[in-house]
Amino acid sequence: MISQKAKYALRALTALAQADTERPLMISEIATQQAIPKKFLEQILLELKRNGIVESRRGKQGGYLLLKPAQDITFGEILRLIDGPIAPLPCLSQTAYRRCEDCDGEHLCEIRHVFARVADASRDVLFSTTIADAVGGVEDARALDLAIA
Amino acid sequence: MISQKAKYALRALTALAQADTERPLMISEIATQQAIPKKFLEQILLELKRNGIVESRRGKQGGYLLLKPAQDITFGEILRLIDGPIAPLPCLSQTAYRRCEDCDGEHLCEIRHVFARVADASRDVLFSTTIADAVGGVEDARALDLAIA
DNA sequence: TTAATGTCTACTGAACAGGTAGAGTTGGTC
DNA sequence: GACCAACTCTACCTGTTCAGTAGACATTAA
Repeated sequence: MISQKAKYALRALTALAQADTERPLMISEIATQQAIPKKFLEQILLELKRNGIVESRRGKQGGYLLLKPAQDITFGEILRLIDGPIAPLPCLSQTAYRRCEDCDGEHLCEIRHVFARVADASRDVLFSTTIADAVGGVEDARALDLAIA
Repeated sequence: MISQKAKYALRALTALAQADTERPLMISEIATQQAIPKKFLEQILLELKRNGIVESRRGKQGGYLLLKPAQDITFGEILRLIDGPIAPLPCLSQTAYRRCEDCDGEHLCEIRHVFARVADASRDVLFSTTIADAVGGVEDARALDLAIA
C-alpha cells in the first residue's frame, strides 16, 4: 500500500497540473478541492518544493506552481520521494540498496529472484506514467461521461 | 517493501519444499538453517498452519510439513496471508476492498487508474510464481556455480 | 502597515513491526 | 506411566512509522 501522504502528494500535483500555469494555487484551495487536511498538505508541498518539483510564492496572492511540466513528473519519482524505496526488498532498491544479512549470495536467494521481477514490473509502470498522463486519462473519461449523459 | 515476517514465511516454505517429504522439519531446524529467530518463526508457522499451507506433528519426532505440493503454493497467496492486501490502494484490493472516501467516482480518480496497472503487473508475477519455481530457479543457479567452479 | 500567504519545528496518539517470555499441551519412548 | 522433546497459545515489550495537529514566525502585495 502507498501511504496516504503519497496519495495526497499525487492529487495535489494533478490539481496543480490542471490549474492555470500563471496564477499560483493556494494551499487552502488545493486542500479544499482535494479534501486534504490543510496543515498536512502544507508539509507535503514543502517537501515537494525542497525536491524541486514545485515552486512557491509567499505573501498575498501567493501559492504553489509546478516547477516542471506535468509530463516530466513521473509517479515513480513522487512515490520514491514521499514513501521511500519502490523495491519490495532492501536488496533490490536502486536508491537505497541494503544487503540482506541473512541470505548467503544474492543470486542464490530464492525470494530475491521473484521479487526482482515484481519490482521491474512496477517500475515499468510507475516511471513511464506522468502526472500529465493521469490528468489526460481522466479528462477522456469525463468527456465520455458527458457524452453519455 | 514486504515485511520481514513475509520474507521469513517464504524462506521457511522453500526450506520445507526442499526437505524430505516424509520426515517433518522441526521449527528449530528451519530457524537455524534460515537464520530466523525461533520464537518468531513459531508464530509464523502457526499462522501458515491455520491457513492450510502446512501441517504439524506434535511430540517427539514432530515438526512441520507442506500440506500442499510446493508447485501449488504461490507467492501471492503467502504474501496476502502475512502482509495483507497486495493492492497499492484500498480501493484496488480484491480481498479487502474499501472505497476511498475522498475521491468522487472511481473511474474519475486520476491516481487509481495508474495504480490499477501497477497492481495488475505485480499480481501477474506473484500469483504465477510458486515455491517450487523459486526452489527450482535457485537449483539451476547453484548447478551453474558448481559447473563454473 | 496589515492581512494574507507560505515556512518551520515540535508534538501527539494510534497502529504496526519485529520480536521475547513463559506457561500449557501432546505424544513417542523407555 | 513418567519424561521430555516437540508444538500451542497468550501476553507482553520496545521502537518506529503514520497521519495528522499546533503554533510561532517570515514574507510580501496591496
